[in-house]
Amino acid sequence: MNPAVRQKSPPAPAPNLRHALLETATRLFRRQGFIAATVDEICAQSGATKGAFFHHFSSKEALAEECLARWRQGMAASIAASPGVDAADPVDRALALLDFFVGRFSDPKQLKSCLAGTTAQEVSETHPRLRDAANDCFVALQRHLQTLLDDACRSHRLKRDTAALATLWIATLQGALVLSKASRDDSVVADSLRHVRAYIASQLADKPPAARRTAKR
Amino acid sequence: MNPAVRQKSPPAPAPNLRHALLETATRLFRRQGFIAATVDEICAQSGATKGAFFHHFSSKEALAEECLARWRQGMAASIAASPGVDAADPVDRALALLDFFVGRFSDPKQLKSCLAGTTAQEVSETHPRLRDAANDCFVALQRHLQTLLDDACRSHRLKRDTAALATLWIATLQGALVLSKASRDDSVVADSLRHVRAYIASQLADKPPAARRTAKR
DNA sequence: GACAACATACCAACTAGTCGGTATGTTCCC
DNA sequence: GGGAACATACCGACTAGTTGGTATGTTGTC
Repeated sequence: MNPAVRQKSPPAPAPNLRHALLETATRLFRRQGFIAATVDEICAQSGATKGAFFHHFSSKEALAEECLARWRQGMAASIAASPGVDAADPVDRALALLDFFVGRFSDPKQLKSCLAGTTAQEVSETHPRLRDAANDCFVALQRHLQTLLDDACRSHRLKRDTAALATLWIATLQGALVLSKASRDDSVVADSLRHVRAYIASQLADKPPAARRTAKR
Repeated sequence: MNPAVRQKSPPAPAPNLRHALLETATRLFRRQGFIAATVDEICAQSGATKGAFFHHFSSKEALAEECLARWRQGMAASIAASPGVDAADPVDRALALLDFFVGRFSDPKQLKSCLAGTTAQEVSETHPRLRDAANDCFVALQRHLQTLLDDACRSHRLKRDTAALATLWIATLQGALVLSKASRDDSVVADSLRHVRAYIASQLADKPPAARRTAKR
């Protein structure tokens, strides 16, 4: 979750106040949402003043936008560094990523919350730019997942709706996060993800699963 | 306020302003969230004044609490009236409910949003009462679903983690709603639900699905 | 001295909630 | 049936507090 991606380190290794604001804001947005986390609170917890805040960010919305961009990059980075990315079998590669997620959300220390999910639902009608920035996070993950699933299907000569499966994964994750917030029970997330992992694994198995009763459309 | 004295209270056939406030608030809360939907806006769209609002509800939070209670009851009612509730086979009864959901979210006219989900994520840290009221919605649905799945398992002498399967269903629904808000693409919801329906159907099939690769814990 | 990086003081807009007041019943005793 | 006592439903100007944002001053560094 924490992207240690420094853009330009040479000139100033200063104790970046701007960086602190981004970190604090991300934490508060995740916990309380975009609206409830006030600029004053973000400043206070960052050791910054109002003047410093608006020196670095033109508005609260601009700050959130940058938080979301960093969130997306951090996600991509941690996925790129996850175990199993270099597995020989494409199916293993795909399932390894799912297991990486399951593992991450099994960790009790991990905050069960997604900046993109929280923001998307809250401001989808009122702040289009934030909604789009949040959506970018989902799309990036969706594409990556779909690529992995496509590779897996190709290697086993399978035809599956990989786009829908990738979306399903993200949907279940986001929804489980909502449920865990409501129930204050962290275990929902990993439990739900494990089931979807099993479903996707069954879809990647050579024999298509027999649907005993077809859904009415 | 004195219950003993009042024999028969007026039947109150009034053009219920209170009811209008609840309906409007539910709609606005679903679209914009609890915080962004202001009391003034709720009043304006209900044709009510500030005075009328606080005559009927002690606070904005109290209004939301009642909205959530009604949301839970409405959900229970529509489920009780859904097709297939009286199917002979317990497996059919369970799958019929899942299909009922899929159908509802396939309807383009249906607003893709859940009051409980929206509220839970937004105010889980700031308004415990609302968080609990939202959680009650989830728990009610979860219990109902689990009962149906338990019946289905019993009839086929299966052992499944029905609690987790019921939770999985709700999680996927909630997450898909988040994604649909972010992407402004309604089709995500029904598509994701259909996959989970297939997964649950496979779990209710007599033969347990063969897990080709076990998830690493 | 020019510029970035802040600090301080302040403001206009907005928000939930209040409060005195009105209009229209309803109840009950005589 | 008439009238005091009370209850319900509502009005809308007002307030106290909060919010994101601004205007202006200071400081350290090249």
